Amino acid sequence: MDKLVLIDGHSILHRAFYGVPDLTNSEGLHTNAIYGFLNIMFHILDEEKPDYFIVTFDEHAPTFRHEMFDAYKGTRKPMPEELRSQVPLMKEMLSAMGVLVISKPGFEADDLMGTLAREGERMGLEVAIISGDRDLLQIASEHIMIRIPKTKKGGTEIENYKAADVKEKYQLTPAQFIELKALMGDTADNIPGVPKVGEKTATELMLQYGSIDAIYEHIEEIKKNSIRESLRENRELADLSLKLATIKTDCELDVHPGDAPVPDFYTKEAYELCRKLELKSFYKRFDDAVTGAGTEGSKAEIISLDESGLEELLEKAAASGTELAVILRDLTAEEYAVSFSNEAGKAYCTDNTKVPYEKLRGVLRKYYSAGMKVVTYDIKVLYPLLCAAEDYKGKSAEDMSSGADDVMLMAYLLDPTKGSYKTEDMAGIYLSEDRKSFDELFIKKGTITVSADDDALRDYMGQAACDVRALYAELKNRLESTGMFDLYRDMEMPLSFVLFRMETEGIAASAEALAEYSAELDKSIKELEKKIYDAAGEEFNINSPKQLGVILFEKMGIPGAKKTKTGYSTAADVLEKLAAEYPFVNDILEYRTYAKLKSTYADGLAGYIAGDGRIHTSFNQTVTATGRLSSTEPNLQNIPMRYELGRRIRRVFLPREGYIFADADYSQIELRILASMSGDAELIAAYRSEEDIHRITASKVFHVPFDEVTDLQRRNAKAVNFGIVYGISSFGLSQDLSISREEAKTYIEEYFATYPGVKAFLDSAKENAKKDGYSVTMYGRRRPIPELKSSNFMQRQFGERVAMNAPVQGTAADIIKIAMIKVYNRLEREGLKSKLLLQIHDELLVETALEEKDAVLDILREEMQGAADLPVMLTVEAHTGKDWYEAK
DNA sequence: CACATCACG
DNA sequence: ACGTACGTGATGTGC
Repeated sequence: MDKLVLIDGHSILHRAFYGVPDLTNSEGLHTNAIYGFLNIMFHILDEEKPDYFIVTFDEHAPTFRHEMFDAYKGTRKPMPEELRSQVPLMKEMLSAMGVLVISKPGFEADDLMGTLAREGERMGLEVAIISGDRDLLQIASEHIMIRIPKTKKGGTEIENYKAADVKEKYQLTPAQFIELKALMGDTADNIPGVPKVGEKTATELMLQYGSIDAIYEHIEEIKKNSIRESLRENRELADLSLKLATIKTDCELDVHPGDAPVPDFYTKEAYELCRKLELKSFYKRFDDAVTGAGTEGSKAEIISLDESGLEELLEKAAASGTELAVILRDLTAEEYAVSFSNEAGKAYCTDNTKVPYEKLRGVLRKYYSAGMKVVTYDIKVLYPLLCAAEDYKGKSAEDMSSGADDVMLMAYLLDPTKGSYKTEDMAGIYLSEDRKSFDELFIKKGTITVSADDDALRDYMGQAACDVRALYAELKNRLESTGMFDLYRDMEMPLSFVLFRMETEGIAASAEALAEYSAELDKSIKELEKKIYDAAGEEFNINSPKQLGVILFEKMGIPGAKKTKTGYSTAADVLEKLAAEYPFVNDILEYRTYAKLKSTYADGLAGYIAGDGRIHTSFNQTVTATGRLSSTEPNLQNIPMRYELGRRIRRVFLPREGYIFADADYSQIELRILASMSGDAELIAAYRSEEDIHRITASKVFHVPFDEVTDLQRRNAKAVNFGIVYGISSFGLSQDLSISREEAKTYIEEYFATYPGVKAFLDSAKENAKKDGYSVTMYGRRRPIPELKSSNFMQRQFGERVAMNAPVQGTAADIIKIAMIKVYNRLEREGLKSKLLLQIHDELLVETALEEKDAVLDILREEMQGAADLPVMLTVEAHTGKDWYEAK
């Protein structure tokens, strides 16, 4: 039997808007509702495989018809601007896809769908109506199914209702559904209903009597006086409401289901709109013929080079003194491709089939050393080609990086919240050029489908080199006009070289010690496992929060089953409250600790030990929104520290023979920065007194003499100090301290009364960020905070906390970056053998030659402390040890 | 592939 | 009525 699918456009768009997190393209257009709509639509189409397909919209839709159980019911909120702007784009997209979109002035989408559905039914079609609106259930019949998508975690579940399903779920027929709504009314739809009769009463009455007429026939039986009288007095209103609540099925329409065969969807126009909106996940649905893949070719002229051609090109570039764009791409361990561009629209390519890696390295290094200027994307991967150990011995990071530029680092500074800085994305944003991504072109099902000497790859690489060259000019302008060029040139570029050296150096870890630690943990895990199974009376997967939740809160009936989203929460803070009373829960917590240490650290780290016995992490310079570094594969910035058991893992990190570790960290750098940036006289004075800062704060906030501050008071003051840096909220503080919100609020008020300058600083941080759209560090690093302008309260609140935190966290990140460069330069220039290995946000670890111990400690203290000159002095604690555990 | 959890600053 | 501390990354589970 042929099938017709009708989609309630506004309703599904509305659902999608609230179900999908905010998405914007690089121009700032909101796209989340469109994205969600298309996902739901294609999901339905795949499932239904209809023959006819129509989407309806209300012509004027200042509000939505709110479904019965909708949280927004009756509020008649205006449509948020973020959604409103997506309505015309959604219609445009559907039209571009060839979908019949119906909206008729004066008709509601419900009436249009009702009419089309009935007409389809008469034609002998199976009809499916997709809507978030339960009002449509009144249309359900044997051949008309109402499908209501629910945005459940992860995917969308769809509730399906034919007439029988409506009856089963609500004990009402579709027709009775209308009467129910008529009785209770609906302010959002301007249906008055009968006064005093709400959802509950209406349902009761309908279940008992079955219709409005029957209710009035038995009106004497109604016990509650007020209800009975209201019904008596409002018979006319009930009839009017019935009329209003009834979806029309006889609209005069000039379109019919037969006019809307399912279109092709994947047209050129639709593709172009997807590109404009940057709905990347849909790109792959379009055929090459539509997207122009392989046919259009790239705009740049691409010239293939052999070894002598390469040498000639570089010689010319070095002599000209202008920037040569160089892009390197590794395809496999053996295969690479590289491209160059030194003039617009022209690029040169070579690959491992024409120039072996060592040759390429030799040539590039020769000219880079001779002063050739290079601009690239992701400089860290290029350094091994630009220089060797002999070149950087005794040289500063600036010496080594000053001949190069990196558009990835430039773009990161311009907007550190991006998440990815692919050249093709940047070309779209900064050059308004549409480029196909490497992944789109050459990655199918996660594997690279192109070889190094492929023309298509050369086209891509060449285009990327041309784009990088053009991007450099554009981004440089933007950095200058935003005052961030110095930050780029003097901080991020030299730092990139320091990071390259740290990564290359790596840190030694003992595989044997890790295996030993792992075996020890395994023993404890096995014991705890047995204990837990015994107590639970069955075996289950303790690592599964789902299974654990059932065991704890259902089987064992432990009270205090808190928090849900997907089930019971079994997070540590919940379990810790139960641990005192139920030793079993304590075993779970202990098990978790051991399991984490084993999987992530003992076993996890072992897998990263390279052939040289060392772990080479990646320090990512373009990841965090605040300017911090991040560390991956493995993350060496979250090695356990707080508790002894985990802390022991630090014993496996060892210096090489004849060396020790020197470890130095800033004490309370963020709070000192807060004091400095705010200029708060009290807080600055507190720091200058060199007494325990948390104790001073406790003394002032709780109005007790310094010497009488209790441990609890100190602990609380410390939490407030931390909270302030995070962008304080009474809720957050109350959670952290397990106190009431009122109490937390009092603490915060007292804190602000004590340090009024801090309050003023945080207020102005928020205000300025709101005005400018970004927050800024002492060194001019910006972080955009679009959330401050959101219509969503939660989002805005989040934006405010970010506006308070980002300047402080970001300034701390700036300062340690400066310190890293200074420490690196001192070590190199003084010809020391000791090497900077790790940065852990406020801490540096140096592998230190025994005979250089004192020199290194001095360098660490001096350079870290001297990295910034602030009203509050930065203090550094430095230690040495024969492993990381001892040095810290 | 998203979520929950937990390791760090 | 909502549901929150800031910034990260790795692991295991389960759809």
